[in-house]
Amino acid sequence: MKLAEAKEQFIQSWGVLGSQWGINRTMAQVHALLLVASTALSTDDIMEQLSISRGNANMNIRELMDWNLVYKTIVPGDRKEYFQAEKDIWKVATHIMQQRKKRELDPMIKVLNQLTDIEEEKKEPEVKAFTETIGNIKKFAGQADKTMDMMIKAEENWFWGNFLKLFK
Amino acid sequence: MKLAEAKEQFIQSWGVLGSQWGINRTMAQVHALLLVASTALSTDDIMEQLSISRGNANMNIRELMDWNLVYKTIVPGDRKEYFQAEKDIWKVATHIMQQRKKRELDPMIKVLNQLTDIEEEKKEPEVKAFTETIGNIKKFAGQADKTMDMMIKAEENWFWGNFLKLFK
DNA sequence: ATTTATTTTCAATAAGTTTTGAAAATTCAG
DNA sequence: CTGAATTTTCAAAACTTATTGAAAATAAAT
Repeated sequence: MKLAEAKEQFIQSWGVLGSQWGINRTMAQVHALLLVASTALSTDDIMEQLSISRGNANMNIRELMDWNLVYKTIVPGDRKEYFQAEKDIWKVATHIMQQRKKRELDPMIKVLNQLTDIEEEKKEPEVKAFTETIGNIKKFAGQADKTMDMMIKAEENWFWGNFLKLFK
Repeated sequence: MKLAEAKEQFIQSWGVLGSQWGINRTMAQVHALLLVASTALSTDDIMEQLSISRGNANMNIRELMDWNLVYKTIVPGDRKEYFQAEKDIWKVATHIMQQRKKRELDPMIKVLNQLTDIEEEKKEPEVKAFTETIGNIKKFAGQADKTMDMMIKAEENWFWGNFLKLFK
């Protein structure tokens, strides 16, 4: 297979995967493009290679920088900004986890914690079903939360640090 | 807080969380409704409680049954079908993993495996950047894949079975 | 076999999300 | 400070996805 063709396929598939997981398709494609680029790319490079508008490119690059998946790099003597992706896949994964945990899981856990005290009689089957399910979800979410924190901080922890080397 | 209010909040939040993760908001809401219900509900119950159409309710109930998150139950002497959610949160999580792995991760891994042989000179930096990144993603995806399989089959495995009891 | 209840399908429509592109803002060199 | 290059913003348009609702299909009762 030709390189250009392989890149194209990777970018498309990464875009599809992203959109299935609630990530803007174009953002995932920009990410993919930068992941397989051998050098940093400018906004114009990205616009051209993905056939997208300047506004779209700009938005998604910023979002990727928010997620710590892409960094700005300076090319001396050039006024344009260049971008390059974090290529350590483990870091990519933990950065994504970190962001999604913060933006989505943590707010859900906060809501769950507000749903503990129900006014009605606790013996009512309706109340029992509710508190039991919420309790179980909370327990589960709490564990998932801890696990993610551990993975994110794995480098600082001997057991996880070694355990997770299997992944790298 | 009143039960009705708490339920409402849970259903809304579960819906938001679902949609952020690429799951149809209504599907997540139907799931939430059934999770906190003390009895099995009919399509009409679901339509009424979520203010959605029959077609919408039917579609999402069927999708939830595809994911093994919801089961059909028969009420003797009643022609309507009733539905109830799997309430074991660990099972809920593994069923969701199983489905998403099968539908989304496995196809991505398949694509990655097709991107190995690049015609161009392997020493070219463009080719190197590409094959290295793809190689790393493949390694990572392979490990994630194995881990998910282990979790899904955890009950059959002593180490994981015990390890994961922490979560239950 | 016919009637009646219930579920499923799917084309039309509504709602939601993403993208564009040009104007405004910012940055930088001289 | 001025002007050119570059980046950012955002309202309108394009595109995508979800929902409705009524007709068709199916299932059950008499």
